[in-house]
Amino acid sequence: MDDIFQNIGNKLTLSQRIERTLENAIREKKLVVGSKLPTEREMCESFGVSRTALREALRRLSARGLVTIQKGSGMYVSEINIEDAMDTLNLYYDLKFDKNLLSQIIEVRYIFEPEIAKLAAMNRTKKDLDILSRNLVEFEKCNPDNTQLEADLDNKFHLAITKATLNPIVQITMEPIFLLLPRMRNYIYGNIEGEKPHTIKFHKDLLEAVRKQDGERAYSIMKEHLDRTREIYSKHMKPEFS
Amino acid sequence: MDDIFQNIGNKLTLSQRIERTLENAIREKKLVVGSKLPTEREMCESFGVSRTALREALRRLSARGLVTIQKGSGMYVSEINIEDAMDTLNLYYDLKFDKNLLSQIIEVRYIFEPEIAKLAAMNRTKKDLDILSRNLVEFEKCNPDNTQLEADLDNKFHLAITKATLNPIVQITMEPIFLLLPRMRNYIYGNIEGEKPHTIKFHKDLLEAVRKQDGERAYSIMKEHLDRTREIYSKHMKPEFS
DNA sequence: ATATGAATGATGTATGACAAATTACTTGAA
DNA sequence: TTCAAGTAATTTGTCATACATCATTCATAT
Repeated sequence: MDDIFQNIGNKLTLSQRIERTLENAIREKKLVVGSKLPTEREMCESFGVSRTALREALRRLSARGLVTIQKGSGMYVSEINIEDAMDTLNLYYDLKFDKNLLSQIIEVRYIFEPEIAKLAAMNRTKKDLDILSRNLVEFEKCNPDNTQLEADLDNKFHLAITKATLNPIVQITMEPIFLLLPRMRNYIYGNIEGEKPHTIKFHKDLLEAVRKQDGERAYSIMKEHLDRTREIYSKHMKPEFS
Repeated sequence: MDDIFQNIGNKLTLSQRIERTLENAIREKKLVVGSKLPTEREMCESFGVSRTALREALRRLSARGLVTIQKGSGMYVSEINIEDAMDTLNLYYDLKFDKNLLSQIIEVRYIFEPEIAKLAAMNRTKKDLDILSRNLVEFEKCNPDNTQLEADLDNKFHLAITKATLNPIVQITMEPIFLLLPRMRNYIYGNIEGEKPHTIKFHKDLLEAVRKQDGERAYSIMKEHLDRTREIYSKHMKPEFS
């Protein structure tokens, strides 16, 4: 060990120490979700710190979704929800978006989504079938010139399949990716002709397999579809991104 | 739309508006990553706000990983990294941990990890092979009584496979899950006897398939292994969690 | 030329005051 | 008594000022 002179300068600020203390209390369930925190003044006194330091700690905690602050009312320990978790991923992917991430997304979809379709077929509820059916109807009657809406409905179909797995981890993984798909379309040349009939057929077949809870069939349909999608992307990618 | 009377009370505080303004500037690359922000005094003046409001906005941004603040030096636009993205997921899973999440984790591993093994076999570098080999050696010579270390090495093997895909999305998805595996072991009765030889054989076979870049074989080996894992969990789960 | 230390400028914390929103209470009328 | 409107008290949001603490810059002495 010749790093005797290290580890000096990394001392936390006061507000960061307060943040950690409160975070640990929440993690250890000493502070119950939904419960009201003491008022600022009370916490200042018990921690022995100024309002400034305490408030800055609580601002950070609220930014991370651990506490909710209501002006005039008080501060509450909040249930960190799935949206908070996905928000961070959205931000990350948003800032990281480039041709690498693009190909990584295509790759991930290709290896995950068939399995997801299979799982969705097994776990889906009646409500999921309704959502998928309605989406299909809308897609069929949607004006072919409205490529924006068409793409949006396509994405929502895949999102609905993901949700039909009833597994939130799957949802957290895929939803931020589907959010990027509209942006990905800007990276391919113009419009792909003759795709709509194929997409409709694919959606119909997949929905049928999901309805019948035929996991294997849902798997192979999705795999085939993504194979095609992957080819389209590699063929139509703009030069500066290929 | 019969939610006419909503959306009234959600007026943002001043510091939240400042936060959004800066966040958008970063998202739109108007503020370049790595660049130094103006000083507090300067920003207060240009925004026309007090130091308090500005600082609380920046505390939130730093909590989310968008800016880094260095006392005495200044504030910088920071590259949001993969650790930031995973931190939030870790927090989410940590707080959500219960028997539902537990079965969801098992499910996700079962459907994702075989595909991950296949992808890893195709994309792995020499460095990945080194890491996996070293892990295997350590695992073999590790004292069987040290179940803690044994479990840790097992997890690290799976983590290394995940990283060998060279796909950060895969890593973001799986790493927070592997972090929970030690905790999951507390939910099964005592120790599972006779598992180590099986695990060693599995790791050896998988490494061999990855080395030969035999994706299909890696897939089936992993699938088989997780099938076994899944059975063990369902058999040995403590009553209060079954 | 190098190293020490002072000066400067940046963020961190403390304090006091007031604004704005919510909650609790009081009071008055039916 | 009951209910409602208005008022008071409580709580968070913002501002202003002062000083502490850390980092950088610059001058100076060796």
